[in-house]
Amino acid sequence: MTTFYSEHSQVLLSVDCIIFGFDEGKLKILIGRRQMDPGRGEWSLYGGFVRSDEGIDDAANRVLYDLTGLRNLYMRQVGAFGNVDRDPGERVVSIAYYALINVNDYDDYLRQEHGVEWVNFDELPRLYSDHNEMVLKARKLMKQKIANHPVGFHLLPSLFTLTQLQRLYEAVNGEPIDKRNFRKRIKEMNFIEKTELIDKTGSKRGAYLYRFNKRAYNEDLNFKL
Amino acid sequence: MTTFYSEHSQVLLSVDCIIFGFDEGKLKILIGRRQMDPGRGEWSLYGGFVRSDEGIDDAANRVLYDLTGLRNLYMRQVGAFGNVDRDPGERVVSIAYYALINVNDYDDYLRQEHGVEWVNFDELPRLYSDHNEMVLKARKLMKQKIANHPVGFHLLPSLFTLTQLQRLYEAVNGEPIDKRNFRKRIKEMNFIEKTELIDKTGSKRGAYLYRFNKRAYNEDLNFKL
DNA sequence: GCGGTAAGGTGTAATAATTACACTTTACCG
DNA sequence: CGGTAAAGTGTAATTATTACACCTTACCGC
Repeated sequence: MTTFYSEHSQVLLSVDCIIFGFDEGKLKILIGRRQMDPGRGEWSLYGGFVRSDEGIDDAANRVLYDLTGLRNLYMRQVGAFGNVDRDPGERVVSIAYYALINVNDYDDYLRQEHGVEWVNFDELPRLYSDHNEMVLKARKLMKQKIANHPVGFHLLPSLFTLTQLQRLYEAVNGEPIDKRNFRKRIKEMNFIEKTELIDKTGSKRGAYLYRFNKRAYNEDLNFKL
Repeated sequence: MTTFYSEHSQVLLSVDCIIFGFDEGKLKILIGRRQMDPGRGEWSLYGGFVRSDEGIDDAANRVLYDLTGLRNLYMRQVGAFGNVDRDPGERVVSIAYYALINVNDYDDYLRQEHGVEWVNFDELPRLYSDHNEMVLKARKLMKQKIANHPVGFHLLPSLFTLTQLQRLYEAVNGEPIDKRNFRKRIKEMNFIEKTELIDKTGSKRGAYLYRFNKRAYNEDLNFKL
């Protein structure tokens, strides 16, 4: 291969994943104990190095698949983190990605095998290197995205009750939402469809299950919560 | 130096800068003809390689300073671009940054020396590699930022008329704004201060010059345009 | 010196969006 | 069969946003 830029130095590139989940009314993220030196044993995001023959998004997808066994997760780039001394080992520039997953889709056995666990977002411990910084930026981007695009559904089962959806938005916004106002807004979005199915796990009475219709959304494109 | 991650491959890292300016009622960006192979002669963003002893933000600042002679420009990261084949020469991952500059602060002689020019944003030619993609993302982030934070002032002289400010927001939003409604909103932001100075270059009558008071803003933090 | 011109500057009413708020229904459980 | 806990439902008040038109000023050219 011809080398055009040979006089320039190269760096190690990694990806780190902020994986959001939602369970029992709380926003969670997936972290584990770091398995290598330096920093072995510290709380850390799950990540991996970018190979020279794969794109950075591909690397992130690979790492996510490796961890969860799931493909086509909803995933967005958070940004590149590249202070010289961010990693105590060597110069490593890391690109952070966040992903949204439905905790029920994630096999708990696989989770344990990787030694990661769901931690409440607002009880997050000190993480390795600049990972806390990544998490905060991811959270900010996610909050903004979820308010203006119908991506919160990735955090819920494909059938969900309006109360579940409301709790999700309350957790993300960090403040309570008026039930009637919330439901009024839902009613205006025809792509959030009421089914005839009823969930009985959350209440004695039972609540109608709803579903997000992507096709209908594409004809309307008008989301705001 | 101890090498912890020696089994992993390294990549070239570069930064590319989207430099926004505002002149004669139009949003502009600074581009030039690429001076090296591959792609010599194509329109391109201005960029440079990240050195192994500098952080990525430092690299962006260095490249911006090299190009403009200006320090402490307002600058934000756009994101990392890392498709395997994005650069026809070698594997290069690039981190894009956008910056806002007041075109009057940029010495035109220096500009010519670097062979770059101001091009109207909506008359942008096809650019090298994935640079158009970077520009579009930068634009989106900038538009959003400028609507919610008082950073548009970086595109204007430190003293400006309300008409200038309005034209700026019209250019960024891509649609006209009602003059009275715009001024009403300005009046509510006490950190946009009216001076006793008058600009006579834009009209016969002359218009009051205003100034952004950063200190006052920090006590109020309430911006929306 | 005076009429034309071109940008600066100003307020109010109509409409739309957002918020606040409380009671009834249902089905299970003990 | 009464208690309980979540589901479900509408209206009025407030606030935010939009639409809209005329007078002022100073220069310029005649």
